[in-house]
Amino acid sequence: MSSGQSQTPSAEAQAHHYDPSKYERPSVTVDVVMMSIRQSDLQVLLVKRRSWPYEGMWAIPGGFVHIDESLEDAAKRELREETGVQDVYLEQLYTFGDPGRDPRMRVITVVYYALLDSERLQVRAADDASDVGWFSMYNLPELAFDHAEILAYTLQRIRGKLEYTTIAFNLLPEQFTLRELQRVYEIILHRKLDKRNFRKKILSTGILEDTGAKKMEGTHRPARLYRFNPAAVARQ
Amino acid sequence: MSSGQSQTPSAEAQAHHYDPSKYERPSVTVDVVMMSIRQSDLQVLLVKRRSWPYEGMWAIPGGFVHIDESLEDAAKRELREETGVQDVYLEQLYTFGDPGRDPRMRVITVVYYALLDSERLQVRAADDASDVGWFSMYNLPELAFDHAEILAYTLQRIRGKLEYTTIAFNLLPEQFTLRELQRVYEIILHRKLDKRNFRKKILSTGILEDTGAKKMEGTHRPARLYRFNPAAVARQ
DNA sequence: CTATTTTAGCGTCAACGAGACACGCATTGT
DNA sequence: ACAATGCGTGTCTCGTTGACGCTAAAATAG
Repeated sequence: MSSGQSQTPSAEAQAHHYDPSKYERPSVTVDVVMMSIRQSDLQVLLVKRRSWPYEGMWAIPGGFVHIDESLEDAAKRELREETGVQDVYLEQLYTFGDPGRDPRMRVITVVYYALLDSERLQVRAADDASDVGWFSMYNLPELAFDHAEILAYTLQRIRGKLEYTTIAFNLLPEQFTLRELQRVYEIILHRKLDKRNFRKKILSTGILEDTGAKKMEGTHRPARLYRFNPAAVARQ
Repeated sequence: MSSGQSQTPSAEAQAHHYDPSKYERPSVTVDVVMMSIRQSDLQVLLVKRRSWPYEGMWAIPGGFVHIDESLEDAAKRELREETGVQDVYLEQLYTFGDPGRDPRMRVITVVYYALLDSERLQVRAADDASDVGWFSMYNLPELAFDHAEILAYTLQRIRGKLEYTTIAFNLLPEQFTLRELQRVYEIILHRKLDKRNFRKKILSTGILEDTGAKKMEGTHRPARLYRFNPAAVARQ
């Protein structure tokens, strides 16, 4: 760690009192934990590293923050580059910056997570490169850097938010059945929920709107299709 | 999006074999929102700016992250420099990094907040400089940069955490009465609480330990002194 | 066309937690 | 002793949560 960096005393000569060019600057990246429900599982998109360090291991996709780009824009850019999708739920998770977390240099990474509607994702599902893949959050490969810690924290966070926000809807297409919604909850919380209590609770909040349509699938009674009604203002 | 940047050949290559020395790097600071209960009020420590930009306005104390220092260590250092206290509750709040939030240059700031025991604080209460001061979170002066936004977010966050964590104890000395604890809750939530319900709720959790001692103050019946019992493992 | 299979959809009861609410108790000062 | 002050306590109601089993509607197989 703390290798001798080539410092750029570049653009900002205008700094008045404190002069930041005196300081050796860390690099700043954004990493984006992109998750989706796939194969009845909570999965995350990872990329395989091609070079040192951690060559051959899997990592959370990320990259440098451009100098004129907001952190969120950088995260959106990563998201677009990896999945092609836009307008997804994206939220800042935490910033990891221990010296030594990257053996090459000091890197501070601002981590975002994204929840992807599995349906819209199909479009680009066939990613060309074999060095990009979806993995179960419950059965991860060996991960580069401190990425295992980051994913553990991500899971903890979305579990917490599941209960008092509407983030679950971001993992479903516009229309969905109550059972599908329940499955999202079950997969993230990693435990079975009672069907009747779940329906009662969700419906009582009024955040669902009956579309009138039904979804027929398999050899059984068809299910009503609902849609999320954002008019209900749960706390963020 | 359109980043008209000079740098970056293929924004993607960086993810794998990145050569950071090619990129213009943002500066990284930590800001620390130090809060304490003073004069029956939730107050925050601010410093007055002496120079451009926002000269004369108040700001959250902060500074550059040293190249070999973790973010949390940097926050602790700030805390120590401003208040002289150590071993306080410190938690990362959020990272703010919009380009343009600092007119001098691109600054990404990782914000921490600290909750200070008002008693231990007395020690250094008489801060020499008149350009450091405590302000009510409910009656803030005009603030530099995006610091008003940061404080608003801080308040929102500690209110949320108050309900399912034990952060309130960090604002009190080791021993305290139930009434004092209730006042901390009332001040942060900014509303009156029912005394009996509050006592019932807190005591039922078992996180308080009766010290046996009593606190006599004023012309009335003395109050029992309690101490926080960390053996109760509420979720973080 | 009948039977079987499969999931959708629904109601009750018990336990618990949250919130509203009023008065005697222990101390100090006069 | 008595006035003033804040400490300390219990009950009831109401809404929420969780446990629990049966009928309904469709498809398929025979």
